[in-house]
Amino acid sequence: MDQLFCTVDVVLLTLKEGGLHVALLKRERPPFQDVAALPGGFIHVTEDIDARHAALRVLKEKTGIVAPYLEQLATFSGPARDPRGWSVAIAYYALVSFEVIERAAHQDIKLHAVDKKLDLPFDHRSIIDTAVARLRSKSQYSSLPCYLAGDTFTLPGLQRVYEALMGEPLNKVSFRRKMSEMGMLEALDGQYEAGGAHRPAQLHRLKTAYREQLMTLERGL
Amino acid sequence: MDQLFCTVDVVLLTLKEGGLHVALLKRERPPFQDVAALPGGFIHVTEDIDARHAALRVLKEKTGIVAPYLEQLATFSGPARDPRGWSVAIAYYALVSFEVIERAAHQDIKLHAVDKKLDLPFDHRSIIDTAVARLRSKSQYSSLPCYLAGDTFTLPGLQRVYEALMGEPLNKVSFRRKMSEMGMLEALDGQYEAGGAHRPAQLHRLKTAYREQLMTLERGL
DNA sequence: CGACTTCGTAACTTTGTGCAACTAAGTCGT
DNA sequence: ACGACTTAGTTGCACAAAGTTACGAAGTCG
Repeated sequence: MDQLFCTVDVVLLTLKEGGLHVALLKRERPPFQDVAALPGGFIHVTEDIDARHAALRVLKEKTGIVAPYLEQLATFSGPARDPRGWSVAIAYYALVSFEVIERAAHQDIKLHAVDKKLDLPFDHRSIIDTAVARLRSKSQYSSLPCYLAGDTFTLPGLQRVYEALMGEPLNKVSFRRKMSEMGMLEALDGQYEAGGAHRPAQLHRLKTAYREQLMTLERGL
Repeated sequence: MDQLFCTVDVVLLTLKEGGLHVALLKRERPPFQDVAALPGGFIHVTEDIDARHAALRVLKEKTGIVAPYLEQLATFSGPARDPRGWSVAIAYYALVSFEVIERAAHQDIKLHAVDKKLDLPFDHRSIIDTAVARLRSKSQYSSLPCYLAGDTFTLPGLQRVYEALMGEPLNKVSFRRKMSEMGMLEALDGQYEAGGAHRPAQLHRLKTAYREQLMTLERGL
């Protein structure tokens, strides 16, 4: 209608060295050419079924990654956030394990610790902060962090993922009680992760039913 | 950019006779002229600071209501949801007490029980369902329902609001423990609601600090 | 093969939730 | 006037849920 344009932006998050990182790409075109920013792009009305598909398409085109978990975050808008004019950005966030990013063909992906400050174009800093807050909040009562852990993982490893997100140590017994209560994990019988001078840990994975669907707890943690 | 337009829609919710109701307005213009639908409209780039202000403006223009609580819900998009073409609708939801709606000058507001089925234009049914799910989910661990209760209320009254949203009876003692634990209410000393042949209930209100800010509980209910 | 490390579980302690019973404070009927 | 009735608000207790401690299991390393 009026002078207004609409884009999608994707906050791709991963866990690296115990800290949350966001994937940034150098912008190929102005504005902010060659500056690191969130992967984003215009909606293609001839091609996209909806904004979600636009986000998946943009992410795949720019990083080669097909995200196992992609959720709408929020929509950011206003006359000043983009120098080109009044704009609407529908933001999504995606979670992948570090290995998925390493394997991604397009190696111009830069991982940046979300807690370190860094000047970003548009309102991307605010979008990232919103995504991180949402992830941390949902981690307290859902299986969301499993998507950061990769296909298979050990319970102690998964606990470290949760702890990294929540920013505090968790009780081992309670954590295992909760995971077992959610009933979404299955042990890979006979498969262990032998990583040191100690008893190896049982490998687990998400049951296929919960592969793309979130599990939530009534009473957090 | 491409052929695409952007609107805001508001799901205005209230509690009437113990059930959630949504405010619907007859559409003044095509498409779906004279059909009841969510209040909505285009973003005015010359006037609106962002989508949130557009939502507040639309709500005030169409209903006369200045909502005490307005939160972004989600953005709905696609080529088919609006017959005019590929569209993006940024949806918000607002909570008001029934009295606020009654007082609203524009009396062409129709309240419709959210659980009763009703054919609605566009994807408004799906937008409403999303809003109701969000409200019910947040009610389990936050002070959100207080906005449906009005300026002053009794604790038994507030409990009935929570129960209506959660769809199950709550324990009186636990409910009061939780409310007191949140510490967001203050008693109106000497003011009671005497409504029958029984002991009158103490009137309360939200402390000013929490007037526009949500309070959350660690462990739900 | 004993020392050491982390995994995994069991027994116990502490904390939180839900129920029942009680008192408080009003109205209504007789 | 006062006892019956109703809902408001509180107290104490029983049970469930979460955290703590401790210990056996299963590896590596010197």
